[in-house]
Amino acid sequence: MREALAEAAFQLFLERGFERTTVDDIVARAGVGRRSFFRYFPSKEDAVFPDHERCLADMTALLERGDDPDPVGAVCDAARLVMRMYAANPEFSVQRYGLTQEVPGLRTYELSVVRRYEGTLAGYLRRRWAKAPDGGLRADVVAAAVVAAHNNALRSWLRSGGEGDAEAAVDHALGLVRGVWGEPDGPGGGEPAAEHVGAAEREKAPFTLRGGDPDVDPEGDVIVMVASRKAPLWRVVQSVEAAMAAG
Amino acid sequence: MREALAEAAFQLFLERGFERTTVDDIVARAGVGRRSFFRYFPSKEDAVFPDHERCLADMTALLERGDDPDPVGAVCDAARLVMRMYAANPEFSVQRYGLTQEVPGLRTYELSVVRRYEGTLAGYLRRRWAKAPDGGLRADVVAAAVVAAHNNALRSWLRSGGEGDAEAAVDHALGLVRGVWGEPDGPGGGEPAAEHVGAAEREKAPFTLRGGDPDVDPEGDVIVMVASRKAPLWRVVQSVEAAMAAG
DNA sequence: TTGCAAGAGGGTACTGAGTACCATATCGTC
DNA sequence: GACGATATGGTACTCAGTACCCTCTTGCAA
Repeated sequence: MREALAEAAFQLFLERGFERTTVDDIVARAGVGRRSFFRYFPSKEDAVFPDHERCLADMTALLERGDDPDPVGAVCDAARLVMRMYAANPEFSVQRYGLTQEVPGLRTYELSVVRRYEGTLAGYLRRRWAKAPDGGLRADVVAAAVVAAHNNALRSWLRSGGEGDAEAAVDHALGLVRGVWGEPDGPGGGEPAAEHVGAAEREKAPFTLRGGDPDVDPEGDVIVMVASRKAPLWRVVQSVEAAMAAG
Repeated sequence: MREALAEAAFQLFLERGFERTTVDDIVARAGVGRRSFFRYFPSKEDAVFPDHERCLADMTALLERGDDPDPVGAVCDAARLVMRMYAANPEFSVQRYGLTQEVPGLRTYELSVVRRYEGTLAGYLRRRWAKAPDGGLRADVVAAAVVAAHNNALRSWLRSGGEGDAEAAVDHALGLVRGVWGEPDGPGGGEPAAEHVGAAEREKAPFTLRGGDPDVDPEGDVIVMVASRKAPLWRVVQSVEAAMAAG
């Protein structure tokens, strides 16, 4: 019955538009009483996004498992969950996207949904980074960045009419965030680096590469970066990634 | 008159709560006709945020000037504008924060306002990075990160009851974003770095520090970083900043 | 079988936000 | 004083959302 209502509502929204469709129209087409509509959907807007509650629960469950050593990676995986929900029904998702673009009320509603996802991700990160300095701040920033990257890829996929590989687009977008904020996988990667880092511009002399502490760096996986101070950090990151992929 | 309406509305919201206050109550206290309320505020929620339209216009104007060589810096300055608006009336801002925390409708409304700020910042960045690879994606991500950092600092300031230096808190929060995504100030900092970067873990031998191209690096300001591959990037950034501040 | 408790659906009436339309000042200008 | 423009008040309407009560079925117990 919930499904019948959602379908009747969506059809009418596509035919006459969201605002020109009253709840009475919907229940008339679905052949049920007006009261029943509000039993299944708290508001008219909810009928447009019938599957987000479930997806949000899935996301929470995924993060509850908490078996990912890298919190940023876990959060990216959680974001992929949302994309898969959209990709499961490309046609419906694209049509709905058109609706939300036209109707301000739906945009606001979708915004509040997105914010619940973001809040879930931020809450998870805040727990994982409870002891880190600026943990709460970083949690908020990373959650926002992940959501923004996800939505950027999702929107361009939706604008393309649902063509192409949505998953790959999201992976690429999340890669940008992950490259900057994520920790490379494997445990024990949380502590070091501070002692290995220094500004050498005052020495102006040849310098020897330290091998790294075996406790910390058993494989000798040390990265040496030489960068201009004027270079933007994100570009350094891209270059490092490229160098690692090529080597 | 607009001010009188906003004040009457806010008083009533504090006394009886937002939902228990009707528009008729507001216009009765303000001594004007009901019709006039909707002339000045499109919705009841707008009366709670009477100054955001103006702030949004200020932000747009600030970004239009476009005299900042670093786009991320410009966007951070724009975000500071919002904080200053809140800090201009600490008591009002704190009381309003209490209201928005209690009333779901106000939270979603505030969300839509925040999104307009974010959209303004993202639009600016998108124009600045129109030619860069993944410019649109990065614009969205950085705008979201800046807004999240700003809001994190703003919220903790509001929760503290408006005590302490709000500006400093926002500066610190934005510093985190700026350190990761921003370009160091001064022109000419956009191009290099790619050629200076390499992964040296396979050489396992002493290596000499290149002085850097004078065109690009006239002062010899070269930073050499040696980091474990397992170290999270943000921590490297913090260390670099610390090293530069100390040196 | 009857009695009954519970839950799903339906119907009616109400509140209140927001809109449309029209009436009425008030003010400056010719 | 006539007149157009702008600001305000008033009335009536639509429609989302809620409160309350009714009906019907289902299932269980005496």
